[in-house]
Amino acid sequence: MQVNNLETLFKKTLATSKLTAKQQAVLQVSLNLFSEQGFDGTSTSEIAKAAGVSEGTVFKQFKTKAGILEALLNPVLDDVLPMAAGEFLTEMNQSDLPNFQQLLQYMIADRMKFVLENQKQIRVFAQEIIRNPKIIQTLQVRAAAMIKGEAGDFLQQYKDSGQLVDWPSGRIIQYLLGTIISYVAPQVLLVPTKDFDIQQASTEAAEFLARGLAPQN
Amino acid sequence: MQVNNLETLFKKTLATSKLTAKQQAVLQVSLNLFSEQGFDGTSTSEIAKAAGVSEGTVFKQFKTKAGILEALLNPVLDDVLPMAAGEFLTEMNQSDLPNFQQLLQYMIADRMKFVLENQKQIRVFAQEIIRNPKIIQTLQVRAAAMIKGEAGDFLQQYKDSGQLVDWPSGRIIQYLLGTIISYVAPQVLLVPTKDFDIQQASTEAAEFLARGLAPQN
DNA sequence: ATTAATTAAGTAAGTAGTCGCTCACTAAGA
DNA sequence: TCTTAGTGAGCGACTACTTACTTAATTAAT
Repeated sequence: MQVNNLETLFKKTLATSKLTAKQQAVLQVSLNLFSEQGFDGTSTSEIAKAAGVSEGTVFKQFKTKAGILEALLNPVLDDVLPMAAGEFLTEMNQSDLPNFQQLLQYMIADRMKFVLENQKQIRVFAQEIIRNPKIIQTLQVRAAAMIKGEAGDFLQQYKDSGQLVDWPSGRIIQYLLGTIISYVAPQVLLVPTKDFDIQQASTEAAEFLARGLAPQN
Repeated sequence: MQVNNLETLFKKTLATSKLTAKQQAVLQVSLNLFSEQGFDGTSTSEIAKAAGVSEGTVFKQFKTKAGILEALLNPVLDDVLPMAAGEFLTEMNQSDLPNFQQLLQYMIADRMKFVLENQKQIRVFAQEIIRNPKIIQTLQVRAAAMIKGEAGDFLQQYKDSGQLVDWPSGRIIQYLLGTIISYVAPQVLLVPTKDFDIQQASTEAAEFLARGLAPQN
């Protein structure tokens, strides 16, 4: 498990960007305002005021308002799909195929953590996927490729070893995503509760999914 | 099962509203544009042009742009939570407690149908719950009351009769919602596919949920 | 000295809404 | 039956900003 801090994605973006302090302020403030008010509901004038810069500065680096949005969303798009399955194994320090429920719990915790640490980006992302279907189409194509490739092979090992029901891999991934979303959505949509326990939530979710995805009797 | 037609919610709203033809056009066009471009991304000028009315007409009945949004959303808010559990029984023509998986399948199909028939409103609704947390708070309060009341009692009957795992009812409802969302989200977010088979999808979902929610061994 | 970052005034278009007016319809009164 | 007053729908010009962006000048960094 990576040692992540709150909003690690955004901080990573800033750390690698070589942006001036003012440009970083523009990005930070834009993230806050977009996640609260929406992209169209936020004006460049507002961004400038909140960042303590002139309105011209808002456009210097990012050229357009949409350029700011792109700078905020691209890291999310890169990371929102889970990392390759093999990397989970490496992080779990397992050379062998782990117990399926354990793997589930690990993966679920990882994705929950990702969402909870990057809530503002996820909010902006969620608004944008509704307004701009191309984004979700791109992700769908990526997800399909993963399912046909390494992730599908990975799941197949579990099916072959009698730990996983022999349903299409896409269907299995779908339920995984649906269950994770059912836990994280309240945190993203409402004032997040400080007492969300990733360990407990992911254990519960893994328990449910392991039962639902157990091989046929 | 009610005999519903496509976008029955919107049509029902129109049929009961006594709006003039022009006002109905304003509503229809607003629904289309809001669902595609977002509320803030749609101007009243655009609405007027698309509806073939003057801009003053847009404001005549609904007073403000937000008034149009409210007129579109209120029917969704009234109907988006499932009807009381007892009404499912009446519609299934069962006086006895039905088999749990059958009930699941019925309820899932009902909710899927609701979403698919009202896709534009659901899109508008989805955008709005991100921008305006009060909406989802209100629904959460309603859902909690249902879980404490009739729906919770209803699930308890299944727990008592050994058909349902003894988990908190909120947790069970959560998984139900998450699984339904995993099926309908692609339809709402992307160009809907004409070949979405509610019967098959709801049967699959009920199968998975019945397994995941079966009593402990 | 040169380059990059920033400013603040300005631009052209856009925005939600206002308001006086016209028209159509209906009901009441002569 | 005809006339008048009242009411509601709709129009389109107008109002008072607001918006994303531009640009020449200034400041800061190298």
